[in-house]
Amino acid sequence: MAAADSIWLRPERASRGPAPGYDRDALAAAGVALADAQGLAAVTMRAVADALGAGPASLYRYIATREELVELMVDRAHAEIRYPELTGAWLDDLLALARESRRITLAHTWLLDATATRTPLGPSTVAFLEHALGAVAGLDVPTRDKLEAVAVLSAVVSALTRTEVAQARGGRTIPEWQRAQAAYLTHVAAEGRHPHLAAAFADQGQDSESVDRLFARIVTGVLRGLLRPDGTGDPGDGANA
Amino acid sequence: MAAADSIWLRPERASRGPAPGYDRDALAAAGVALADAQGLAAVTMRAVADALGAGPASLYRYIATREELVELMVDRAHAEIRYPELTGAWLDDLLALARESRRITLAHTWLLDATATRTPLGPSTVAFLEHALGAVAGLDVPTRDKLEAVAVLSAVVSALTRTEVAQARGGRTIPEWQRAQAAYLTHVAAEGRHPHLAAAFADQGQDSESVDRLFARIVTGVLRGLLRPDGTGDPGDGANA
DNA sequence: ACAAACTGCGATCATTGTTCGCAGTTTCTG
DNA sequence: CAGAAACTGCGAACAATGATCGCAGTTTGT
Repeated sequence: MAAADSIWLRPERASRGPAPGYDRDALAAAGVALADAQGLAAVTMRAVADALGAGPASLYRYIATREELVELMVDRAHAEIRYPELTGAWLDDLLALARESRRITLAHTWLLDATATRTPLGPSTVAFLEHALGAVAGLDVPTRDKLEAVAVLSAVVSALTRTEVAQARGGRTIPEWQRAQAAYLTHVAAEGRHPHLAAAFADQGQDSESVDRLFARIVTGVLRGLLRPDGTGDPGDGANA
Repeated sequence: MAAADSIWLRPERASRGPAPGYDRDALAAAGVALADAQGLAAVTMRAVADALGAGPASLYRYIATREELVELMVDRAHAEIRYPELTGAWLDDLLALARESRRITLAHTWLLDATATRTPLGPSTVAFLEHALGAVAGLDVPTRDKLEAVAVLSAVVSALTRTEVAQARGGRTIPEWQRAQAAYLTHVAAEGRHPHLAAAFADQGQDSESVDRLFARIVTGVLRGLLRPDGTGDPGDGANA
């Protein structure tokens, strides 16, 4: 009944009644196991219930909706993040945090689906935010800029990791849409009406830059562009719609 | 039957048989209208069929799956992008493109859902890519860097616009999860265990920077960080897992 | 002791994307 | 021009899914 509040503000169990046979963390663990093995779509209420040896309806004693289950899963995954000590160099510290984020995302690729539209706020995700803000605490920029930088950082890490996962899957289980997209792109490039695209297409030399370095290079570039106080802050033209 | 290929490589109709009563664009238009009014979730096969005055099963004469319908919708929305002439200043040109992207996303907020996990490749989205590459054609950086920059740009625009949409909805129809998240965040900030978060929370002065300027500032910063050839390219420490 | 408040859960519901097969229509082929 | 081939719209139905309801049993608080 009490579903209006965040699940993190709802007591895990009440005082009356028999002891529950499971708990939120058990559901989350079962969900994570399923998602790790077969993707987020495999996390159905029935599948989770089966994994626990429970009936499907029983899950609703612990969560109000499937979305909440995913919230628990996302937070559980973020609990795997290890926070290194801050070095004081904000750029290095943020990069380290980004690397951890990438690491758990590669370990649980369904995170890309679960956090695609929004990232649920739970203890672990909040802890991540706290650490990120701590890394830039010493910087002499407005708080707002820091929040923006952290938000953009998350978006960039997701985007990069998404690409990485898509390519890594090349080994097996190439999703059908990926084949179809590649075919269409080849078609368009060969058609002649998109010169820049065709040029980029032809220019696909194997750069042999390690993914780690690529990741670091882009994240570093983005963060420098956002937080280094050398920009004028003036976007160039003042007019806009 | 021919569902393996991209829909853009499949002929719209064959030569035999009676003339179709509808076409792909009609489906896309109906879908867009529904999504504009009630969100992407309202775009069910039945709803689209009803809007067209057709039976649900008829839609499958034009598309292979609902996902393809969304692809058509996304491409149709991107067709609304107006491409200004290139000024030659790559940063200004990319910013203009980003603004157009933001504009259509605010006009069709469901795009944030439809492109959350991947952006489908169609004529209009490819045209966007072509123009973006054209804007940086004169830049003396590796092709790879340009592709990365465009990809990151898209991700950042999406993230910023998503935030914007979430806040703009404050007027009415505040999603339930947003209230719940805010409540939890307040709780955490008041708890005392997250000083940096609490500080940021308390520091929510009304900056009164226009959203347009904020958007321009961030996009500019990110692009400068990625494409301006002043970075060393060396991320600082060479070691990583 | 007794009620309140819980627990697990079988049964069931509404919604959804999708498939099948049929009857009718148009086009190609010889 | 006949007949086959390939389409069209679509009613009916299916499988899967998230979620609800109510019941029987259990524990807690007073």
